[in-house]
Amino acid sequence: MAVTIKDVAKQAHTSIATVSKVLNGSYSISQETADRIQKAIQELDYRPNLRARNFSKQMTKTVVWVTSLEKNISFLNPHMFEIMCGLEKALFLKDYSLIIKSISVQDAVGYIKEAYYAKIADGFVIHASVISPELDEMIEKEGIPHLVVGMPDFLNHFCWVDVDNRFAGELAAKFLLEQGYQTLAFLGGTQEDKISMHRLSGVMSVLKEHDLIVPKNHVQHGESEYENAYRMTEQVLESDEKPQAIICANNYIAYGCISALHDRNIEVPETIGIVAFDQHPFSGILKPKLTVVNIDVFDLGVQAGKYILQKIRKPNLHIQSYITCPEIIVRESTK
Amino acid sequence: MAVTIKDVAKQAHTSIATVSKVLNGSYSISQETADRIQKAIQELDYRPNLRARNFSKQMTKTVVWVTSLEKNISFLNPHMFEIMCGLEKALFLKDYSLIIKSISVQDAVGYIKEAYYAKIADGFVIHASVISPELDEMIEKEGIPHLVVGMPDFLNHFCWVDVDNRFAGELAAKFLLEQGYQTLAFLGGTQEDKISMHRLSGVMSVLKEHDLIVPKNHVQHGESEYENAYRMTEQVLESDEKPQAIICANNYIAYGCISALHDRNIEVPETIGIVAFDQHPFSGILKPKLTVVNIDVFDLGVQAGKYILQKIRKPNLHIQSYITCPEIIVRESTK
DNA sequence: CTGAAAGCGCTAACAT
DNA sequence: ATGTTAGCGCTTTCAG
Repeated sequence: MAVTIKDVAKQAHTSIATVSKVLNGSYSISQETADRIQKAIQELDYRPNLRARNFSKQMTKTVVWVTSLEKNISFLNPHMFEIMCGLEKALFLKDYSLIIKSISVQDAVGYIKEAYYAKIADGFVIHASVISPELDEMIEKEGIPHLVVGMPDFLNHFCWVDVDNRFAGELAAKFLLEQGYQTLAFLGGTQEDKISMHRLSGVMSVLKEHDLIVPKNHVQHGESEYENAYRMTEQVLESDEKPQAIICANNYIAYGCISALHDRNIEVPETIGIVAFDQHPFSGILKPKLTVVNIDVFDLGVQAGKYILQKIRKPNLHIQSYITCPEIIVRESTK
Repeated sequence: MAVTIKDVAKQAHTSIATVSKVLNGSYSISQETADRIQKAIQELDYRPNLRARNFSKQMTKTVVWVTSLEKNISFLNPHMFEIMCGLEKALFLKDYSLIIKSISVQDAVGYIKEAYYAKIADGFVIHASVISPELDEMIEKEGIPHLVVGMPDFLNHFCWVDVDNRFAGELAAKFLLEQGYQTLAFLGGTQEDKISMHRLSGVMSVLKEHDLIVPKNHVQHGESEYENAYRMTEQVLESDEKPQAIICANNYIAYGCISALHDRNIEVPETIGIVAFDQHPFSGILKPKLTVVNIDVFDLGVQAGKYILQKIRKPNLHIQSYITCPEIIVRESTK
């Protein structure tokens, strides 16, 4: 049996209440008894049972990260884990634990309600991939402390945070113009790919500001994989006015793009500059190493952690915001 | 205030003990009262407080995944998260929660001891990146239920599981020979890279079995990045007897390798076949898509989960084993 | 300044 | 078959 507060009290010839008080710092205890108790704690190598403490205090000091973790997700979506790492860090600083829970969209509603009432956690940070109108309704109705990471794409009452991809697009365009690249092209994902579309809208707003006109085929959309990106690049190169720089909506597209340029002996960054997004493993490994607009998703997680703790403290707080700290990481694909 | 077992008892005109009994299925309860209690549970929408239950039962029903999660780790080591996902899955099946905890090697000893005595968890799954002889000693002394994922590289008492990289190497070599590739080359990481060295030893053992002699410069070692891999490939191609297939110790090396072959117009897989390891995001995206020996790290996590639960049940169980389910994923880089 | 005692929500031994 | 009661380890009110 582990040593408990009782043992300490006995050893220090005092009561458990007093021990509890010195443990929690507050209240007025004479220096003498405090010392005696500290000594006993030392001698017995006593550590308070946190579960018991939390139980007594009617709190769990844990939050759960609710998301969908199918096989290979770590490879497909490393960003999600980066967010999680940031979350863990922020929570740990406040002595909260992070439980991770994989669940499907369908089961999320039931799980969260269940977990909340079973007092598994004080709050929930939910990845946008598992939200639904039903979840929104349930959470609203039950008043469950939560925070969604990722902007919901339907009308909702959620508290959420997300990256401002539009802003990231602006950053990419501004940077290229500053570097002297005058005509820009954009290779995006499909038109359903919201991240890509937001990035594009940021790019376009900057070009508009500078009164730069974009030839029609300088903006392409399609699947984010090698062959298609290769093809999109060819399309762009066929235009009368060749672009001086290409913005690729993600690293997969960038790979096909640089490959197409390489095969045509077009020099990067001398003839054409390339900017992509994200510190994806790709970006730093591709030849040439890509200049990217990096979005600090770890920090997004940290912010999410701070927010959920606020929500737990003040449940009626409402947050809907973008969090951005995008920055350009200049590598080899731009001047 | 949430509804508790007391409320249910009152509503059903019975005692909390009886309610507890129907909740836990056991004991003999008359159908009649059982029904009455179930009805009350329904009406009140009662859910047992799991924290209270676990506290009462003197167990936590949670295990913690102890590892080091610095920024960008998700990009640098997605495998770790894949293991974690498998772990979560296995634990969830047995109604255990998974807490994740990021810690440095130095702090791991203190943290785990602390967390164990603070009853934060029943057991610990520890990533090999945070183990140390000190941790080994502490865990051995305190008898803490644990499982290390990754083979320790020092003498130890840990229970651990790992992937059998040697076996994976054998698989790669066997596969290539079967496909008719006769002479093989191996591009490895540095000689300190144990994973690479284990894979190499597997390859060599198969070649030996087949009485195949390997020219000296058909085995290369170096940093796992583009330029070096490109150079290593050149080295191999300079040999008198050009290899018919190249085994790359990882995907980064494979990238430099295929690039060097591409630049020399050497056709893959016709002239030279390539096999790499891991379902890394790279492997399926590179052109050509790589044939790889895949190691199911998700499953490694699942196994780890099963083991730690066993350890929690029977603490004196000792496990030191390889777990392997490597398989060839044939894509475009081999015949 | 200190300690007795109630309670957090549930389980489980022990009576009845 | 059901209820009483004593915990689980700690916090916190309330007397003293």
